[in-house]
Amino acid sequence: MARVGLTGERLAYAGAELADEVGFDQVTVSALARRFGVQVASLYSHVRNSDDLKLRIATVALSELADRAASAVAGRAGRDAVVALADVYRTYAKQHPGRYTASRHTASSAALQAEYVAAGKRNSELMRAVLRGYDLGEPAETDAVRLLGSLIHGYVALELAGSFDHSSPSSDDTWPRLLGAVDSLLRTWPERHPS
Amino acid sequence: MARVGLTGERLAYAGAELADEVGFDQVTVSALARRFGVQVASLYSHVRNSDDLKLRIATVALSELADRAASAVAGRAGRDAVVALADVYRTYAKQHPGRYTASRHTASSAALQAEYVAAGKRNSELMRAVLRGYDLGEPAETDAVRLLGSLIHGYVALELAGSFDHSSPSSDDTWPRLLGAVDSLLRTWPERHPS
DNA sequence: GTCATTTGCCTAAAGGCTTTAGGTATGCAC
DNA sequence: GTGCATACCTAAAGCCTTTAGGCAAATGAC
Repeated sequence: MARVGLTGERLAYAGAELADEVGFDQVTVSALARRFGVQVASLYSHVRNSDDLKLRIATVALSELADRAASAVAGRAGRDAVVALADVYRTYAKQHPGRYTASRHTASSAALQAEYVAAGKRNSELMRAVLRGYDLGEPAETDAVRLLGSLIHGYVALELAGSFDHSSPSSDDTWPRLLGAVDSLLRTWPERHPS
Repeated sequence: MARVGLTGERLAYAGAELADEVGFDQVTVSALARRFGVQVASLYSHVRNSDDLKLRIATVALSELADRAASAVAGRAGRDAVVALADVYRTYAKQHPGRYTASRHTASSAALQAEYVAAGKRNSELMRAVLRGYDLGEPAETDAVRLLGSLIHGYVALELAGSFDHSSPSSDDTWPRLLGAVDSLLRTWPERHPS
C-alpha cells in the first residue's frame, strides 16, 4: 500500500487540472481518487467533502488570477492597465476554462473560508487600483469597478459559452474595441467628482 | 395508481419552479418525481434524461425572457429602450434566480434543439433591434450588442452571486448610472460608420 | 535498531441519483 | 363493455458521496 502523498493542496491543484480537462461540473471526489489511483474514501482525510474540494479549487483559481493580474498591471496605468488586466481574465479563461468556472463558483459556505475571500479581495482591489488612475471620485469609482468587472466577466462567460462563435466580426476583433470604448467612457464619465 | 398527467411541458415548468426554489444545480429527476408524488422512472417517458430536462427548463426561461423583453421595448427607443431591456433581465434574475441560471446553462446538445436556439435568437435580436436605433453601422453595432449583452449578464451574475452586497453604493443605485453611461457611450461610439 | 505513535490509505457499507427493461392498470374510442 | 395505447409501476445495475473502523507505513524516542 504505497503512500501517494495526498494533501489538501495537491488535491486542489489536481482538481483544478481535472476541471480544465473535463469541466468544473464534472469534478468529483471519485474522479480525483481515480486519478491518484487511490480509494475514494482516502480523500476524505484531506477534504471535508465535495463542496470543500470545489471551494479549494476555486481558491486556487482566484489566487492564480490575482497573481497574474498583479504582474500585468505592474508599471502600467490608464488604458494600458485596463487592457492588461482585462486580458488576464480573458486569457486565463481560455487557457483554463475549468479553473475560470471554478473561480466564479459561489458556494454557500465560501464566505467562511478566509483564503478564498482574501483571493477574491486581491482581485477586486487590483481592479480598483487601476481605476483609481482615472480619478473619478465616489460613487463613480465603485460604479466603474462594477462596470468593468461585469463587462469582463460577462464577455468571458458568453465567449466561453460559444455565444460569439458563429458571427462576425471575430471575438478577437471586438474585444480590444470594447476595451477602448470603456477607456473612453472612463475618461468622460458622466458624473465625475474627482479628488 | 391515479394518473398525475405528466407531460414534457409540465415537467419543464415544474422544473423551472423547483430551480427557483432550490437552485438550478439542485434540480434532479428524482426531486421532480418526488414533487409529483410519482416514481422516478415514470419521468423518463417524458424527458430523455437529466440533461434533456435541464435543456427544457432553459428553454422555458429563455422564452419567458424573450416575451418580457419584447413587451418592454415595444414603443420605446434609445436610452428608454436600453434601460427597459436591461431591467427585464435583471428583474427576471431576481424574481427567478433558478430560471435565470438555467437560461445561461449551455449543454453540449443544446445547439441541436430548435426551440432552445430559437428562444436564444429572439433575445439577441431584440437587443440588436434596440441598438439599431443608435445607428452605429457595422461592425460597431455587433460590438455594441456584445458589450450590452456582456454587461447585463455580467452585472446580473455578479449581483446574484452577492458580489455587491457588502459595499456602498447599493446595487440599485449603481445600475441606472451604468445604463446611463452605456447610453452615452453608444451615442458617442469611437468608430461609428452610420448608414 | 527497536518500539510506540501517528496517520495515510484501506475495506465495508448505507444512501442517493440516473437510467434501462419489462410489467400492470387506467382512460379513452367505439 | 371491450380493446388499445400509454401513464405509471417495480426491479435492478451503475456511479457518486460520506461515515466507520482497520491495517500498515512513516516518524520520532530511546
